[in-house]
Amino acid sequence: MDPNDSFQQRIWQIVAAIPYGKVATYGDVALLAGSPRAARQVGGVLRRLPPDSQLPWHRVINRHGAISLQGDDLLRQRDALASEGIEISDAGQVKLEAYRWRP
DNA sequence: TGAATGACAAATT
DNA sequence: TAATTTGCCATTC
Repeated sequence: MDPNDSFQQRIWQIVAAIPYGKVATYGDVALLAGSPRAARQVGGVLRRLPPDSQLPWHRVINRHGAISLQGDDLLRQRDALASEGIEISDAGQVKLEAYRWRP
């Protein structure tokens, strides 16, 4: 594999480009990465992120505007989004139309 | 080298 | 309309 152009590196680059107060869907990140059908891999990469990574992984959610994580991580992501001014409904979903990032 | 996995998404039932 | 099933594709065992 090419360390400089690996899928993982591309995902990192794209996620890092998501501006403050905005969110992107896994599908969007995958599309920008050049693999429209690799939304799952985006989650797979983020799942493997080192804890000391400064990547704004919390700005990545699924197409329903909901967080796919569970348990403790879910709460942390929800809190992180709230800290950026992103409102989350009682159902745990954000208004994609309002907060979705459009490059 | 091959089979299994999964932070999704779209198509069916 | 909502719930379930099938496809995807890079990474991991």
